Amino acid sequence: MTDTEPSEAGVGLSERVAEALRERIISGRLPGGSKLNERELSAELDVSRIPLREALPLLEAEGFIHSEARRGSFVHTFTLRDAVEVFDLRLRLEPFAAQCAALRVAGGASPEDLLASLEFARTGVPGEQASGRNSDLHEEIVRLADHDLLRRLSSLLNGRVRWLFRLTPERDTHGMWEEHAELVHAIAEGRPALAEALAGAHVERGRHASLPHLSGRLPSEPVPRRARKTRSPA
Amino acid sequence: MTDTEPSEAGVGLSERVAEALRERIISGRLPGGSKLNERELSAELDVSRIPLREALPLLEAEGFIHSEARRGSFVHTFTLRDAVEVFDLRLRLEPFAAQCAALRVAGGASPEDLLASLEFARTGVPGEQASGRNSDLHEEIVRLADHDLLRRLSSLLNGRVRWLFRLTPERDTHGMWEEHAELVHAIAEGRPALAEALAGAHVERGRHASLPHLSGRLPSEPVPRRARKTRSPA
DNA sequence: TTGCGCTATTTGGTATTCAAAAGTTTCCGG
DNA sequence: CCGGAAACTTTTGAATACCAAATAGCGCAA
Repeated sequence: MTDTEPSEAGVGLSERVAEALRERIISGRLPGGSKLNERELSAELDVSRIPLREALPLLEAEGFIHSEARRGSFVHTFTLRDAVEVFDLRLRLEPFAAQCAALRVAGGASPEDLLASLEFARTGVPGEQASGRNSDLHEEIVRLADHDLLRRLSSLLNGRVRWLFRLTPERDTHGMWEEHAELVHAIAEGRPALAEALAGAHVERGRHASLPHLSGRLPSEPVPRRARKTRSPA
Repeated sequence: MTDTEPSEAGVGLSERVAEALRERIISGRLPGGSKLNERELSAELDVSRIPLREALPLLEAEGFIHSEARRGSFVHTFTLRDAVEVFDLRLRLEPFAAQCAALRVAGGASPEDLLASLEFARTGVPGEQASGRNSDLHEEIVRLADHDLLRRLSSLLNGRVRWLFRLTPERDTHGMWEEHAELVHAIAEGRPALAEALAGAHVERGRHASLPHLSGRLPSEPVPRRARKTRSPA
């Protein structure tokens, strides 16, 4: 691959291809509606069509692309409705994750990784986006919940959550950290009901804070026809 | 493929391969711990390795198999804990689906497909398993909810739900139909709060009714080592 | 201008091949 | 006789080449 760090080794090539495409879509380098030409893309990523074709079904399951038989794959055009749907499901899953995590702590599990993640979210690497640390914290809660099926569903949501966070970088970082701290402490003290309620409140606050920003930036409807080519030359 | 109906056309080959493997795993023809030899399997399903390798990541996302780099893919050994996890997440998703569906009906959507599905679940094709009609009904609710992200998460759960239903075929069919009828009518009358509550009660009743049966039939722990070969000859 | 048919590209899929890593067997030394 | 190292074998991960079918774009004619 031309532009990914050589450090990421060990995992399958198709997963790295999927991640590279995910990044291109989230960052907007592959705009909604783009056609993903297999040969073109595999040449650009410097892999054969095999790992590419293994990556596409993964991205389709996550809803980043949709494939039509014999016609190819197209980048999903994210709309305001997609954003609402992300909040809808976070509202159902994150309280459950918080509840599980708190129960695990009450049962003897150590919340030290979670507390470390919270501390890291506060101090943070200066240059780093707040959005990344944000998702990391939620992933840490899911990890602590130790619930395999929840982990799978969350990882399906994760890409979309990253997409949403990147669209709203100006959200009050300090207030956000305080919300997180409250939630993390409820978990670390092993209080499942409180953790569940705080997680729900956290999601709903995020929805309320984000949607006004988003409604101006997102198309309300995907462009009906005429898919744009992948590369518009410099 | 040797043993699938030729009727299923149009959809990609890899999805048919995934479905064939799913069936083999759910039915127990591929027992937990089996190693999935790519060459062997692709020969048996009469496809090349490409569609097979496109299907494996899908099955892995659903948790039917797990793959270790350079070591291959192995069938997941389902445990009681897996069953509990399915109920945990149905409890979070199905009430939301019911709520959405009822809201859609209240907003003008027609519940006729859902009502037809309920009627079909009652009359049913005699030979057919109740489990299939059961999942169909839940899928119909999700369809009516018209929520893309929910649909994706539900389809990830669906395979496991089918697995669970097939393990508990003796559950009271009539009482189950009455529960379904109550839920469907709440949705059809556009009453989201009632539908949500009924869906939650339905899941919890199912959990209470199923777990005693399951605890005797499922291994509490996966077999640690020594994976059995795929085919034990007749 | 509009409808029709032809070409050309692209996808879906197969077969074959190769390198590297894991697992297995063999063989030698203590 | 047992343990460990070396050689061998199997299998995955990935690339390359190739083909058939379907779509899409294009030109042409009425």
